[in-house]
Amino acid sequence: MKKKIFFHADLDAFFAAVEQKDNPQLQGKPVIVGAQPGSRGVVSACSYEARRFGIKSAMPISKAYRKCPNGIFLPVRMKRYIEVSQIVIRILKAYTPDMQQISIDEAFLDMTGTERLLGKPIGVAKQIKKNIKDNVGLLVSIGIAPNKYLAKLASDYAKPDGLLQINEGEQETFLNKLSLKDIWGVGQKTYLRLIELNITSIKMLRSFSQNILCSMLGKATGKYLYKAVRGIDPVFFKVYHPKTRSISNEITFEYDRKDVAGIKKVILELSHQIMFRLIENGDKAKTVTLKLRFNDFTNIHAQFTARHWLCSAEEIYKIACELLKSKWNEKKAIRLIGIGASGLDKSNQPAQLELFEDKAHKNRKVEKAVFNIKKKLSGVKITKARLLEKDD
DNA sequence: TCTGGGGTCCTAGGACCC
DNA sequence: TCTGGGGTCCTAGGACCC
Repeated sequence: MKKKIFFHADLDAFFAAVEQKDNPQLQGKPVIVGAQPGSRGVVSACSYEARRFGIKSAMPISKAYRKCPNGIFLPVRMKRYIEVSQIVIRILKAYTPDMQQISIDEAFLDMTGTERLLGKPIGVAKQIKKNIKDNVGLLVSIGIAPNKYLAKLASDYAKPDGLLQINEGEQETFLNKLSLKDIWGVGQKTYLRLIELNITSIKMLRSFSQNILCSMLGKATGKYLYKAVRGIDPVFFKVYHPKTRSISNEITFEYDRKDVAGIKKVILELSHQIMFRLIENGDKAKTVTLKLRFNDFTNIHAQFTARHWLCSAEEIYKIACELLKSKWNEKKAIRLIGIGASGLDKSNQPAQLELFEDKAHKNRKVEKAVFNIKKKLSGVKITKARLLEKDD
């Protein structure tokens, strides 16, 4: 069998780097992209200059502001980042037909068997880095390894502007240099659980049998970690996500609230957003999920699966209101509300239509029409009268 | 210090059917 | 009275990732 070679390419501080590239005055300065200070949001990304102040992704924006009041706080310009990302992806694709983008700023390249054509992997990686720097103005870190999982860990380790190759036989030596927290798939909870179990290093974790790990941490996590600490690909990254399984929209209020009418208005708005997205993607759904986060940060999920495909925002709204009624006594203040749709299927597949043309189907037709108008006149607000009314 | 938004997958229990 | 096992679907909660 041919020796496998994978690259993992990961753009450094991507959102912040795009802002610095688009506005050279920001170069060398602490740039923090995310929510505005004073709001309840978090940091989406920050430049390396900002990291020196102790700022990290996902940190509450208020905390970031305290750490670096003179930082440059910018809103997320997702559209722009997607544009830039697409340019980078096109460049990467030129090096191998087998490229797998796994997020807006990272991708795997299967470079197996390209050596005769392109040369040694390390040289190709240097070329890619230069290509992206010269043509897009961004720094990328690249990890090279016999499997995707190690390649990902290698690029993380080498950041920023890094390049690291892990060869066959070097897996465990490399892994021993990492902390348990660096293992992809070990988050805060699993980390604390391991510490509780007196497991403090990757080397220690490797001394346990798969059965013991499964009994301590659950079947999936146990099997996963058993492979991960040996540098065997635990197959976290499926080749393809066969299809989208769910969509959701959620919103955190600027202040916690209990006003039923106002909350229902938000539910109606979210229901419309979900329905529009379903139509846009050509999806149908059967299950509605309501998510609530209370002021004490406890979460509740409630879901209901209809016997037929959901046909209108109105229907999603009604189900969500029923779920709200069943899960909320109007006493606890609500911080976040979300609506989701799952059990998705593509509309063009033969649908099991109800035997009668009910109101919901007509509603869906109306919504499709409104959706098309909205798409044409993006920027013009067309919305249900109820969303505009003061009281409901 | 006060914690976003959008996803995926896992666990575990219960209902129901054969 | 006691009581199988497998499969599938649904619900609720939670961990994790970017």
